Amino acid sequence: MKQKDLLEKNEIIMWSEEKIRDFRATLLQWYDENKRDLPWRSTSDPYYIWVSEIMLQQTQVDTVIPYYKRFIETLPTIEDLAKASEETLLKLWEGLGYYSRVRNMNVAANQILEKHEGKFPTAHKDVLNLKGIGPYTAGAVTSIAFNQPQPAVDGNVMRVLSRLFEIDLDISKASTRKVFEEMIRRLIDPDRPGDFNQALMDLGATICTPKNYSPENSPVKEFNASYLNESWEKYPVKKKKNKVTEQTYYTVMVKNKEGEYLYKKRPSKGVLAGMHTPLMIDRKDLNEEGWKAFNQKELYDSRLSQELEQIIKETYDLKVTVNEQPKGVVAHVFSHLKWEMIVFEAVLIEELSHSSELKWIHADRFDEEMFPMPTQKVNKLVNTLTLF
DNA sequence: AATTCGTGGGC
DNA sequence: TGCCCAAGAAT
Repeated sequence: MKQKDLLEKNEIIMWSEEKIRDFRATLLQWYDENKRDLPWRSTSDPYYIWVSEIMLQQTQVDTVIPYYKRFIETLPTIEDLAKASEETLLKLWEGLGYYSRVRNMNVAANQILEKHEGKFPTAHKDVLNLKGIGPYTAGAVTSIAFNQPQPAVDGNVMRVLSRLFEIDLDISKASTRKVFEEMIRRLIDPDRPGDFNQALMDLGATICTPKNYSPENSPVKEFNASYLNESWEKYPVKKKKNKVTEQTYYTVMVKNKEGEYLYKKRPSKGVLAGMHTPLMIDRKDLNEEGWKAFNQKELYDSRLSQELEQIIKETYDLKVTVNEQPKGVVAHVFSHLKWEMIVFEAVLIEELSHSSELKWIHADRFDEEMFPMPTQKVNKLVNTLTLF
């Protein structure tokens, strides 16, 4: 009753039962003949399906494949995942981004050990209660691994359905997903729910794409209202994103007599939580007269390096000498912000006290350590140029 | 409900 | 280059 209203309220007319059956058959036949051969499609183990679905969140298939293979080889069971150290997990995830995903998986693995005797739960509500598993992933795992008729609505599915039904709802709004879920509950093939969900996603990824979309190539074009009505360029409706905010950091790579570089562990919340970056001083925290006077002309002099030295001494209890001229500039764009890192090299004079937040790492060990991409870029800047 | 979480690819 | 996008979830 309540969910029936959800479609009516949004003026969505569901197809007849006959048309729905026809659609299922057409879509699944196309899927059987054209589905992509992906590593996680050769298993029905919910653990492996789970790993793949977490990696695939906001991440393209081609990027995920090598990470997926390495991950399940290193941690072949849920118990292995539960017992793994954070360093191991982060190293396996290095470069994938959204690092809370792997931390949450570790938490969820322990939830499974404690609440489900180490066996991946089959009940949808239990799956949804696992850390890091939301509506999409719960539906994906239960439908694919356990053949349950649960919707798995991701960006592909919303785009496909928007075009099939000429849906005018904004797919960037959180409330919209529930409408698509209700549509999928009507449409999903009760005999092959996992394949049905994956077929919609494959269709979205390979034919019903965001760009370069040609609806006449779609195996379900006869069901596509926006194609038949020539309105397909309007869909999906999606609000444009806000511009990213830019932040400029004076980034100081301090080197000690042993040739090690200094990194700071970031706070446990926020951007790159718990990860290591060089010392970063927000330009806004500097004496405004100072940086404005010479930085705008890309000119640097000892006033800046001396101010950086003073801030580093006050903040970290380190006596350092900062080079007058920067080594270079590193830019890194996140989803919602952009870092400009003006990189200075420095040498350690004296460590007045020791902090557990600070870590010295030699360049020879860079491969063994986990660094987020901005740090890797700075490492490369400082190192490659030093080689010559 | 709107923000905040990375990174790489495509055009 | 700058912007969009990618098998989303937590807060």
